[in-house]
Amino acid sequence: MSERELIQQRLEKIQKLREQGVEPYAYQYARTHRAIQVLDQFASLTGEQMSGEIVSLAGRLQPMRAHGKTIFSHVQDDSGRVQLYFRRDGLGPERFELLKHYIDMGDFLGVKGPVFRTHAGELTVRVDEFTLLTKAVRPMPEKWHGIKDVEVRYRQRYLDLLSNERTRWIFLQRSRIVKEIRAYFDGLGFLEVETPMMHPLAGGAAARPFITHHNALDRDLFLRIAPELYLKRLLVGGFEKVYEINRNFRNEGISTMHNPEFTMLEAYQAYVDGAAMMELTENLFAHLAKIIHGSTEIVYQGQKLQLAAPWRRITMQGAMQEAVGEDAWNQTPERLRALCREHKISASEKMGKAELFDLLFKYLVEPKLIQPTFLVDFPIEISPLAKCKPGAPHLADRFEPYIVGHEFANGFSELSDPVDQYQRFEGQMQQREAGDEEAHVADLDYVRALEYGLPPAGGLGVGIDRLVMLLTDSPSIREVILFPQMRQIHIPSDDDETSEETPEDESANPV
RNA sequence: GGGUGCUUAGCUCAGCUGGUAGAGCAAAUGACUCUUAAUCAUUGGGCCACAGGUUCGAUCCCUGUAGCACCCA
Repeated sequence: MSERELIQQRLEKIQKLREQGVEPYAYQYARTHRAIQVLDQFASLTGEQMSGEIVSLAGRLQPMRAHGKTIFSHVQDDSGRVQLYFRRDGLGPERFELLKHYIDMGDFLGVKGPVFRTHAGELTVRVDEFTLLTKAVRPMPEKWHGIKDVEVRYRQRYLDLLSNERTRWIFLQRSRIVKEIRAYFDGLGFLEVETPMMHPLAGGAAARPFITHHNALDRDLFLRIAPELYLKRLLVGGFEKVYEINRNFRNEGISTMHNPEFTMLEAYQAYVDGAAMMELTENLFAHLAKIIHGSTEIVYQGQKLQLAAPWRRITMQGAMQEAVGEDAWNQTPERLRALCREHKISASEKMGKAELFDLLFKYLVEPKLIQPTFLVDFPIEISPLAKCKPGAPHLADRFEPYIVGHEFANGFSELSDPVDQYQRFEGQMQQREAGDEEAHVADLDYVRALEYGLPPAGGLGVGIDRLVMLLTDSPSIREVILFPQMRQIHIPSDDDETSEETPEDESANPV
């Protein structure tokens, strides 16, 4: 039977239900238990007992196993599922026939009855009364395999959630992780704040922004690429420990590690340096691993990882030395180009020394950083908001932890010298004019804030999506974002003007 | 941006060298009062992603388009 006919069939069921005085879209249902509460409360019930207590619960009806005058099924709510046992004798022939012919897997049902344990040992509600709460008109995904097609899983996440246990688990963990991060920072005396998502200047990171427009002000605004400059203004204002968990938007490609909007934790603390933030980072990750997995040892895509602090620290220069066996840091561009050829990395002729080093680093060092490792001592040129290392003006007092070959965070001692900051911004603007669209924008209002005095401070940014990937063993960022960005499906039609906005395929049209 | 692959029933998937399509689940009907991927019988369900081309004939071969996935930049 085609989808159209399946839907038609269920619409006819709705009509017949209404003719019998049954409203298929209820307003509420009073329940006494959630699924997990039934399973907990009656766990000690033995084979021959029937609970005296009558429970009521509600949820989506699972596939039905009918045997003549009895039917077994399960009802699923957001805590889990409980088996249901319907008997013709208990319900009466009329209700039983209604159940058999007008209720389908996927419908929302409220049920009421005592709890018992079946011969097979499963806790079960013997349904004496049931109420249709919502009739589903589209057929549910296959009961055993669920929805496998990744495209459908992302575009219609609700189907993924209702049919795949693991998906539900991932997003429960995501919620726990974010909650636990908040608790962690709150416990350290940090203040949670919210700063603008719409910026007059997109600063705080090297990335291309999304542009939007404010009609009343008649000006363009940028969706933020980082909250950094606003959070540090708050330290100027006298708050000493602040953090924000919110979305950043970067107008870049989409990959298994990148979504155009992603969730970022940023934290700033006065009177400490980058090293203190490094310790905070490793402690936070270890703590979260313990909360989610009960251990600091976790497995990601088959690799055992030990997240317990302290993590290894290595300078960029040292890491490169390890990888290529020579001090690439102090080599000429010609030598770096030769190294690229040796390792079969294609480098363009236009690349300068810094870019070549970066390229070699990306291919030879990053993939080897499996166990948690802090890379430290970054070139100052690519760190325009960081203090330099004491006594080393060409190195930033900055760190990035790498795990399984990927960057998970970024932090440094915050640059507080307004004159230095102004000059760094000027350098970035020159790069921008030279064609680097990702160079930082000069934010003179931020420099002005620094002129009033930013206390010494350490800052930290953590990509929450990647962290959730790590802790849920997910290979793609799309597995941990409820509604990841997808391309629009465009179906040409007679009226092409409106088709951009209309639902994605013929079968998605309202019935 | 480049390369490779995938797209078949509502869902999960088969489909030989080119001869107009198959299973399981879901659905309908019937049997069955402790099943749990229930079982058994019967029935219906398809623009083989889309648009062209080659061919007597295309789900299959070729070209293009779209979406998705993976790899590379």
